[in-house]
Amino acid sequence: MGNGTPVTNAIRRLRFERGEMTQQALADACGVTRQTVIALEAGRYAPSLELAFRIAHALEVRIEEVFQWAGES
Amino acid sequence: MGNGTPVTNAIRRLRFERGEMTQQALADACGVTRQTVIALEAGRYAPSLELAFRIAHALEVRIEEVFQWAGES
DNA sequence: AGGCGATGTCAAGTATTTTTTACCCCAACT
DNA sequence: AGTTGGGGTAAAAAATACTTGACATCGCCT
Repeated sequence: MGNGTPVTNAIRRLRFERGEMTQQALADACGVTRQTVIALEAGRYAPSLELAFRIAHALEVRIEEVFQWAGES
Repeated sequence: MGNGTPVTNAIRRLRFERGEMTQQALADACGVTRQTVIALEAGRYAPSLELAFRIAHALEVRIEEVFQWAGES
């Protein structure tokens, strides 16, 4: 399936682990639309670095815990 | 002073701490041009999340150690 | 003096990408 | 039946990351 980005994420899992946080709530907390969250959870693209920081902050985890990169040592 | 990104970085410092690594060497290690490294060190814009991962990997540090976000708790 | 390596600037341009806008589906209500 | 809330798709729009190339400076070496 047309997956293009080598960066995956665990947004959806963390959202639920962080107490039933809805897509809209996360979107608001990050200052983006709900569609952005949907697209990110679907892995359609990787967010900007700034948004990555905001997401990690909203989910109260480090960036590396939300986003994984296919290219570790 | 036209700084537009709220994300700063410590690429230049880490480059030297990691043993006199040149801009070109870092660029090669990350698969980008030297101009990109220059622009990043000058703080002209924030890299993509994927490039941020590659840079952190090349400098052997965590992303948060290279890039700082003006918005921590 | 001349050359080389590392750094930097400026500018234009591409082309990729992120992000938004608009519309649809389904379940659980009242 | 109608509405509210959670989730989803697909398009285009808006933003910007990245490249290319040309040129200037500084320090070091022969």
